[in-house]
Amino acid sequence: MPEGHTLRRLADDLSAAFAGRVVGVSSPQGRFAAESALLDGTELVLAESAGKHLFLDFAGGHVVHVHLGLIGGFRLGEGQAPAPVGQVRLRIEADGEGGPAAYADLRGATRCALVTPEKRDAVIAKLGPDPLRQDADPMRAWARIASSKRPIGDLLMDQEVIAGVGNVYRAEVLFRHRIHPLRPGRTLQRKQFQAMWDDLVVLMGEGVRVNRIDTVRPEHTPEAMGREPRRDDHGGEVYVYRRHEQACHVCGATIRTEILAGRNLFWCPRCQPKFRSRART
DNA sequence: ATGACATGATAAA
DNA sequence: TTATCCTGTCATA
Repeated sequence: MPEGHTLRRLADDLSAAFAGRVVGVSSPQGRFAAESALLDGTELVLAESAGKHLFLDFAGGHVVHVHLGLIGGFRLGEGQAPAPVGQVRLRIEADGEGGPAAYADLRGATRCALVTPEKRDAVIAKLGPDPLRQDADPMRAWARIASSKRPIGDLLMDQEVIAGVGNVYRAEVLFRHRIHPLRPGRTLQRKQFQAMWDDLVVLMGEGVRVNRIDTVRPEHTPEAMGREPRRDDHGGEVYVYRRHEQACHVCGATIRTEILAGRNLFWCPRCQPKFRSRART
């Protein structure tokens, strides 16, 4: 379930639960056992995120670098940790001292590794600007996009161009700005990019707040339109993501899908014309 | 029981 | 481009 907002929320929640506390660290599954033993009983200083990366800073200069990949999850629970269920790569737990008892279980991560602070900085340095960061410089992303022939739907997924955007935000932000995903980056106007960036800042910020991806404007919510709310594991209301073969909430055209760079891409052929159909008056 | 699929990324071909 | 890794869930048999 991980786009940038998930990782930021996770970092915030993990910090709230464990920062400044001595924690128990273990690897019930065993694949992070040696590293866990080294960290067990030390202080978790801070959890932070950058794009889709999560870093856990432990006292003593140890950093755990986590990337959830497509299927990973990091679940927090209150109280005493129960017997681990499934493949728990990493478990962090705090007893009732210095704060409420809590635990967190990591499963299915692509990466869970002990790294140095320098390595963490190197990972962050490779990322493009992150809409969730106050100090992000969107012009770094614009420079890449404005000079690229690659489709904007491809560029938006490139973490070196913009960090934290994934398959849902890409589809949804392009829809909201009526931009066809296959348009070459260099055909976009700077104003269009700026508007998308500003929108991502708001959308992803909202994503952190509510812990899910919601992208429909007030006039297109289920309540406003009198339709059934989306009922699936994502929960959030969206315009096009995984809505292929269904009717566009705005114009009624059939949402299309196609694979781009190995991922399912979704768009509305009428709301997102490949070329500008007519000038505004 | 088996298979397809998933908000991701990388290495190999 | 395809294969591969990580795990859980859902549909189909």
